Amino acid sequence: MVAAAKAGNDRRIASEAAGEPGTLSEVAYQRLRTDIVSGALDAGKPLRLEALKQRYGLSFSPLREALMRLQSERLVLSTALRGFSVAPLSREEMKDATETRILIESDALRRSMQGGDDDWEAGIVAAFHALSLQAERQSRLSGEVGAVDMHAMDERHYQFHRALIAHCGSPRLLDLADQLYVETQRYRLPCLVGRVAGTPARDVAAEHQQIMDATLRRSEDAVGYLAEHYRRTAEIIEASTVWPSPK
Amino acid sequence: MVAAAKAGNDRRIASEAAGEPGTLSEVAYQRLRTDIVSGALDAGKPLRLEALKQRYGLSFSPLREALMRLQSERLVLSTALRGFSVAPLSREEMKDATETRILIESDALRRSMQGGDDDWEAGIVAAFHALSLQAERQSRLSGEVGAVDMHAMDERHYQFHRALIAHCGSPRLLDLADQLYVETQRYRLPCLVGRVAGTPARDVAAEHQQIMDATLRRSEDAVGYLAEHYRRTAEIIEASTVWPSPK
DNA sequence: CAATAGGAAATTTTCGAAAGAAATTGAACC
DNA sequence: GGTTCAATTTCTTTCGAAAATTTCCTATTG
Repeated sequence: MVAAAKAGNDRRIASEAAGEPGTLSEVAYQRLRTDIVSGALDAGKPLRLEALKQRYGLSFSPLREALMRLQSERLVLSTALRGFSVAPLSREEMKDATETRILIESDALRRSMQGGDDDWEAGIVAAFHALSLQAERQSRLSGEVGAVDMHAMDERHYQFHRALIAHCGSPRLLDLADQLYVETQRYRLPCLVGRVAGTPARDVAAEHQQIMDATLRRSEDAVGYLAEHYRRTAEIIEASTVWPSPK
Repeated sequence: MVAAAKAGNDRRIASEAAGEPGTLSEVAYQRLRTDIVSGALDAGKPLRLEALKQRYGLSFSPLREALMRLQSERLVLSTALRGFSVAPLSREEMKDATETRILIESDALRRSMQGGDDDWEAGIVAAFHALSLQAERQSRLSGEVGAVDMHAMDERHYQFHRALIAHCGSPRLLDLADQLYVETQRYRLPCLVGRVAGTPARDVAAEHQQIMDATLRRSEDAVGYLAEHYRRTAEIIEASTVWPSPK
């Protein structure tokens, strides 16, 4: 409905201005991913090429390439000759994503703790601090709910959890963790927005602290705390989400 | 060099003849994947669009879509405006793939053993039997080395390992296992071809038997045997492969 | 001789239109 | 009333050419 087409022909800039994009295919990928994760594109709904073309001011090729990639990442579904659709949300998928994430990150955390050096530790402490500052600022301004703050908060949260496993030494594990982070974000974000009011007393900061402390002292407990942390989040989401009908 | 272009315009069949393809993008994906895994396309080498167009008789769009997908699966690399290349092979990547595979499949196997029903068990026994028959046939005809036999063997092998984890209940875990299977196949295949002569006495059949037995009696040992099985393969590959120079 | 600018060639990327399938509509028929 | 079939419409998929960018080569300069 709110199709804010950006006219079409502003493509020759891209090159050196921004830090990265480089290619329209990449732009399409980023924007689609953002819109799917944020819920701007409704889960389950078909993605009509013509509509996307309007919405993003791009043509078929880059859009299709982006969709193909998103399909590999489980954010988009596609059927042979009847196009793409936003991957639906469901309890089962969320649980699967959560448990898989725990599997991956537990191993990555263990490995990080084994070989972790000073820089790794410093990275964790720094990320934790940044997260704390943001959380504090957040709670101070809890009156006005800005999507901007939400995004900043989530970014710090991501950075903290990534710092924990950063030293695992496996590119694959890190990639998988990233992917699962994005997938689960689809479930987290809408929930966070709605829960500003009826917060069921959870001290997330304390949980982070606990994970960090155990990690720094190289205790296997860290893995357990991390898993708990994710499972708790999953439970809250499951409870406070209005799930689509059983189908 | 050996570019066997299939002329160009035979696209209207696809529809109902074969069991699946449906779309040229899918065809491109399948063929490219096969050629990368089999080594028909050399690791590390750039993939020139024009050349691929010739080779497969397809045009840019489906090829690029396929490459995008293969990039997500770590079989292809791509840089902003300078195209694609076959992902290189290296000891580190192989080890990472192997260990990640062990992590994923260990968990999947545990879960399968927990909930596994009769059909699951039957599937394992059946796959094992089929694998044994093929292996026997293989060893009988060990004089003539046919790529066809190789492929059949690998297929049965895949089916057996998949049967073990089939009941894990996690679509994600199964997908990841499939992906890692393909990735590691890049390292296995060339090695298998070359090793027909100097076989260092390894009873793979016995290893499979051991894994299956432990699995059916729901013993945690199964997980250990499976990991050993993969690690042993990795070691043999590491030893008998001529690795690309350190760069 | 090294370094650099300029320009030609090669290559990737994007577009818009054409071709191909599926969904939809509606009319004719049981 | 409900079904089937064909025409129409909608949508996806593919192509080939145009645009943008990198790479390679060469001549010029310090």
